[in-house]
Amino acid sequence: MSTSEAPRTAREPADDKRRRILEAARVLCARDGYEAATMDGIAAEARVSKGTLYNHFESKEQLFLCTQLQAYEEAQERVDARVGDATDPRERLEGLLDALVEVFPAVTAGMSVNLQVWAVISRSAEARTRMYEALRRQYAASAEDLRDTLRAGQREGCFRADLDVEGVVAGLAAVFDGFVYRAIFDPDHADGEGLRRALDVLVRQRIVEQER
Amino acid sequence: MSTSEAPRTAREPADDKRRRILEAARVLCARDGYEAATMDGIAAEARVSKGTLYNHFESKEQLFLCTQLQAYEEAQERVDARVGDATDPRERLEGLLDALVEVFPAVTAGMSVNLQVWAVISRSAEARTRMYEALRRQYAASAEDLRDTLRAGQREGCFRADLDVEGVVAGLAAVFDGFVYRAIFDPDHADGEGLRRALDVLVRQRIVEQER
Amino acid sequence: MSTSEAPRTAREPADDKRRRILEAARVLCARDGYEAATMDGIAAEARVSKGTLYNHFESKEQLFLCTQLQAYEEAQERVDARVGDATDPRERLEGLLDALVEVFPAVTAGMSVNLQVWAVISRSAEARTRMYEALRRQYAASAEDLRDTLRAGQREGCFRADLDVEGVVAGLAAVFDGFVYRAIFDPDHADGEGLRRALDVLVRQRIVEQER
Amino acid sequence: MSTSEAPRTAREPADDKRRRILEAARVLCARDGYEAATMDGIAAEARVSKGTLYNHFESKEQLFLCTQLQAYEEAQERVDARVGDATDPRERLEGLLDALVEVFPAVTAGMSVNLQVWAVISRSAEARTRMYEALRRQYAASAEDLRDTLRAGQREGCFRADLDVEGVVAGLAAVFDGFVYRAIFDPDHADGEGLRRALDVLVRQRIVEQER
DNA sequence: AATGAATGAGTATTCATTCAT
DNA sequence: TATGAATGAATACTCATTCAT
Repeated sequence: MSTSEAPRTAREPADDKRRRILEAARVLCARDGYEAATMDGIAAEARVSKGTLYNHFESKEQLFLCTQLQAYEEAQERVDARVGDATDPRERLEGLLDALVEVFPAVTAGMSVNLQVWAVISRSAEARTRMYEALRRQYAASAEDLRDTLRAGQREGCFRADLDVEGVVAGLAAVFDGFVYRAIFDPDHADGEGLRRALDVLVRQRIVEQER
Repeated sequence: MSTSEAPRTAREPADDKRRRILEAARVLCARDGYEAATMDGIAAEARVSKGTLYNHFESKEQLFLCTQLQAYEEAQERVDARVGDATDPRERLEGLLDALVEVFPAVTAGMSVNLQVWAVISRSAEARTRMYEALRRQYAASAEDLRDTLRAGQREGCFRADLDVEGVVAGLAAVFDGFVYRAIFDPDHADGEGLRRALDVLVRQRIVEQER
Repeated sequence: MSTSEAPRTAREPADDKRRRILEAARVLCARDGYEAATMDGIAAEARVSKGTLYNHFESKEQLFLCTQLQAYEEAQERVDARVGDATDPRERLEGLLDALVEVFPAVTAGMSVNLQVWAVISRSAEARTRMYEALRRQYAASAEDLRDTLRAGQREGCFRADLDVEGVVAGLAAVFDGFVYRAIFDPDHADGEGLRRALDVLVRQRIVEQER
Repeated sequence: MSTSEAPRTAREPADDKRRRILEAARVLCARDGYEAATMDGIAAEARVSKGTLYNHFESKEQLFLCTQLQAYEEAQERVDARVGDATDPRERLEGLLDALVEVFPAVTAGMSVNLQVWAVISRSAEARTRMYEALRRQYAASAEDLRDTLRAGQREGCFRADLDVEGVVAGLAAVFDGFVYRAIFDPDHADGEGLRRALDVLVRQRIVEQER
């Protein structure tokens, strides 16, 4: 009962179990689809009992909601890590674009699960709201960063002054989303090559080309 | 494809049932989700018996596959009708872009069903191929038309000669897809306004701006 | 499709199935208890599939509610049949009392099921009401008959004039119920002997004793 | 049975827990039904851990058996206390009848739990025997007291000499049980009014009426 | 072709009980 | 003695599909 210097190694497995369960849910849903990913299967894959599944997650729906919220967080962390802390606008822009290309495969890999979960989740107003808010935060954070970078570049004179900043920001999001969408159906679009070219054409050129 | 001299006498009732079934399947899947849209419910909604359902469609999976193939066809027909037969490149380009904006709401409205069906269908190689081929045809047809129009415009001197035709074609598809994708989650993106603006910025300006 | 002189032997099995299901439910609940009487078991006992169970009854709760409503009906029919159509008050009173003694074993035999069903049913207002109404109807019908018989006997001078008719009616119901209740716990009270003696002491003597 | 010189020092907390658990079990079973009253819920309601539940009671079945045995004891204590130690037969008879009317609401209030527990318990011969013995003791004790009182009254000349003592004893038990039984289904019978009237008619009058 | 009753495999969820701490 | 996380057997109910009429 004394909580002083106990190292609490015993509590860690709980987090570990939680992680294993989320991972198992993702794996089985990606492989077999949401409905075919049974709670029995997930428990077995995560090497826990079904009771434990339900000690950690209220229901299948909640489990998969968590799966997605976590995926969003992880994607954001990966982008942040990749962009780094460059302050020069040109460098930072490059970092942002590279980061997008780099996360792209992971995003598309998780898309099948994401969409199926969305289809189920979106019947429940509360879950839909939570998932949507998480997604919106992610869009907003990236858009904010890009916007700031473009404006800084304009002030410093290294980007075109007549740049339609909002247009570029919206366009970039749309192009990224478009490639994600396409990759759902078409495995040929799942690597980042097409995305890289499109970003070059639609974003980089419009920003840097003034320097000609 | 020509619908002219088909005799259609006593067969129409059968076709009508088929149509009612497909419609019922779409409606219930959109409202309740793929799994919750039961064959019983679809039969009731279409005012046919369950036996009749299975006389027209081999299985639930096949029924929904047909649902989507038909949706693709209808979308294509709508685009074709809207573009019309203008031959002047500028006019035709305008027609193409307007058509995209115009089909957009219908496409997003059917997206929920589309994605759920895809999630189920894509486990079966044969069904996945059929669905994917239909989709690819659609992309190819539109891309072809756009490509021809742009090249014609270049030849006639009304579009910039240094236009990256392939880049524009790919970019346009990506932007359209991106808005479709975004609309899945965000009802604020479901009208065509954002799409219209993005097409203006990213496509029209780049093509016409030489005229300045 | 012609409904004219078809003997409809084919429809009868449906009613037969329903009867078999109700019977199976009663038997298994009496033997194993409400919870232990599983829908699988009931289906097997009734020699129908589980799906058929649910085609006939909405839920386990509804199935057992029907079980009880039917039991009430059958008990009433048995009493009516036993009482017959005697019009002489003394004869009719004898018939009524004999009938009670005679139904008693069947009533107590079904009591275990009855009480367990009541415990479950009574959480749902709608089901409770239906079951309660059926029960009340039964009490009311028997009480009415007894009341009429006693009053007729008074008019005809063969029963004591100072008879507390309402008191006797209420008392008889209470005594019958009391023996039913006791029999729940005590198998020694499950035959009708104790009841017969009690009715003699508490009812017959008070009515006929004037003749002394 | 004498509760006088028990030392009760440090044991009280344990007894208190036991009491809280039994109370919690009764409350939740009355509110939600036997099956819906989970051991988790009972532990929470009693503010003990689930482990503690199992330190005090072997199983859910045993816990509820104890619940009922205790309820019987309490009812008997209440009757004894109410009857008091009057020695005059008329006074004592009044006390007995009043006591029955007085315990009646408490008995009916506990009936729901009682019957559900019985339904479960009665599958196990050993538990059934213990419960049945407790019940029989209670009937026997009350019957004995009543019998003695009636006989004393006859000897002292204040009750009719031709009184069918056994008949009255059995009848009284039956009437009391009958009202308990009726109250299970019909809340209008849950107060003691009907019982009081019935006892008046069926018992008091027959005993005292000689005095006319 | 049309019907709809019958089928039974399949699944999320619950909960009494155990046991390491 | 107390705790509460872990267990897994058990069960009501669903629904795609079939087939006798």
